[in-house]
Amino acid sequence: MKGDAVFKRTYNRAVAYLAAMKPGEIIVSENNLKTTLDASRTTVRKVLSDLEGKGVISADRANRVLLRRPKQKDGFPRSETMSISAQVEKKFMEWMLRTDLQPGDVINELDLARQFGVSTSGIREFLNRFSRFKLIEKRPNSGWCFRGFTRDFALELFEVRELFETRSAISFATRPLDSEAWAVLKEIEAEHRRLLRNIAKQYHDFSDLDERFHQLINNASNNRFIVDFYDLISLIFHYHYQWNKVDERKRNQAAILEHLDYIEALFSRDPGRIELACKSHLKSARKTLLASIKTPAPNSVANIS
Amino acid sequence: MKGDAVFKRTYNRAVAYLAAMKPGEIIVSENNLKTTLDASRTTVRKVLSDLEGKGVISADRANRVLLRRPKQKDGFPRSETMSISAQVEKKFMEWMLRTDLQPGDVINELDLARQFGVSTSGIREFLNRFSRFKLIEKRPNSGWCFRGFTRDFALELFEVRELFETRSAISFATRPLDSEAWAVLKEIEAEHRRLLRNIAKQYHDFSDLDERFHQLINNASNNRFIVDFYDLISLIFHYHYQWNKVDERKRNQAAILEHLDYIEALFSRDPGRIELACKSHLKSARKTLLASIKTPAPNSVANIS
DNA sequence: CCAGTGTTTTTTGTAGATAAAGAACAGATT
DNA sequence: AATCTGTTCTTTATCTACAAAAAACACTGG
Repeated sequence: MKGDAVFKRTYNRAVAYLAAMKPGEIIVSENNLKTTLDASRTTVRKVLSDLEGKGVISADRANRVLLRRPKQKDGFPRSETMSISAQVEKKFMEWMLRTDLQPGDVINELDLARQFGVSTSGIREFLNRFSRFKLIEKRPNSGWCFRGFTRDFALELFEVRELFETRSAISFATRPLDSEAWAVLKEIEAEHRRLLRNIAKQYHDFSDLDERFHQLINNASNNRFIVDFYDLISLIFHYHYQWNKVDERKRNQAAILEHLDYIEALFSRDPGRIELACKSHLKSARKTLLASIKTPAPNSVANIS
Repeated sequence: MKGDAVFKRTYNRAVAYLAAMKPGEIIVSENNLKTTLDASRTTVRKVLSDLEGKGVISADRANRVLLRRPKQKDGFPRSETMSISAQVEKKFMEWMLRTDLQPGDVINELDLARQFGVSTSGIREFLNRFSRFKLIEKRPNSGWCFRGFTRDFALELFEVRELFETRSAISFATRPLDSEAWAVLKEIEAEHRRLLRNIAKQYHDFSDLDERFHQLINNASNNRFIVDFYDLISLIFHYHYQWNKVDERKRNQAAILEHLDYIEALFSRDPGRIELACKSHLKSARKTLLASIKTPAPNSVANIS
């Protein structure tokens, strides 16, 4: 009744770990494996005894030896290594994009539980966590209400984003020159330039780079609330990139150029310049996002049935 | 298995409602009561049939009549009208203040469930919701970790608070002169003056006024994230006022004067002046809060047992 | 057809159970 | 003493059950 995703994940890690060893080699202690496989010893032991049963490792527990390299197919499929709550999250986001949910629509726990094949508690817990993004709202003793990914939502999101990121960017620049962050920024800059050269083929890779760049800056704030807020931005962009493919290459190319400007400003360490570059980039990012939001039908057709 | 807090709450409301009527008067329809008592018709009916059983109202359902005024004692005690989740919230906050929880301490669901006399699901759901305040953090498959009400926490809190409130205050001033908010502000100003005159006796009332004042300003942002963040501030101050009574009167008096300054700045509608007054007030609020935080022992004593 | 009440169906809030994962304890080997 | 495996005890993640509350449906009299 608890799902064994942890076991399966650990098992896969163990398989990958053993595949890199030669048959006959001695396997490190359980306590050691615990750290490499990142699980409790209880789980490690279960994995080991499983592999022992399959004849991958020797039965002499005091001195375990690799008998044969585990095969790839010995691993569990990716989907089974996800905890129920992770699955619900994924399924919910997909469901939200698929069904064309309108602001004000009601979300039904029981219904989702049935659709996703999980218990209502799973859904409940997810919705509770998800509500921090302010896209849904609870009505006590009744269900959840979808507030909608509306124009207002995007505007409010960007208002805070701008406040936070300008502050973070300026604080980024005050870091000592030998701080590791500058090296990371340098590398990110190089990635931007590489991507720009191969923009025709690789423009899809931008979304990932974009996230890492902005996250680097926001982390400089050293403020848990600011860092946390970027989770929401990430989420929105992750799905935004999935649902709006129009002009993607052109948009990404423009964004790369803005980022390069922004990065240059950061290296200049001039607060005024940084603020300008940051705001100008965020302004165009907002424009892009707003453009992708369907404006609601101005008047729903009168129902004369 | 669900608790009947809604029923009891509704029952109490019904009692209060009927107590204001004269015996013999006719009672409005169920649908009508539904809105006045703010519950579903199902619950209203249950309440009515209960009152009918007690001889408070007539049995002729098509035309209900008040037979006798319900007595006060017919109501349920306040504690029973709280949903389990509300109870957990209250108990948890009290528990956190009582047990001197240290940063890094682990919070155990099962343990709390036993202490509070509720099921683990209740605790779990609460902790999940509470985690949005960043005072606790989940370790998957292990418990929750208390991050601590530390100096850093307070500093990060105030960094965001200042960003948000300056923005909100300036936006407050751009409201049209006939907006209702100005009237509310006027009234709040008057309350400040009244409180100042009776400061010796009434200084305890400041905390409530303080919350209403800042909430008014933050609501002006019309930004759900900014408004939502004020929940956290409220929570912190609510408990801060409970745990730090030192110099309360003096602190509150000083804060009132700052508020009056701040309010005057708002009425001037001069952005520069508003920003100054806002920042200066928040700065001293931060100072007060920081002063109340116990600095952790610089070095825990080496354990030579 | 509307504004009631009566009845049935659906959904939520909370408790409780249980397998999986983690943590602690205990003996063995070097 | 330190580090290992074996064992037991505790705690979490998840499902299921069920009363309370809400919502939907059905009937009735004007």
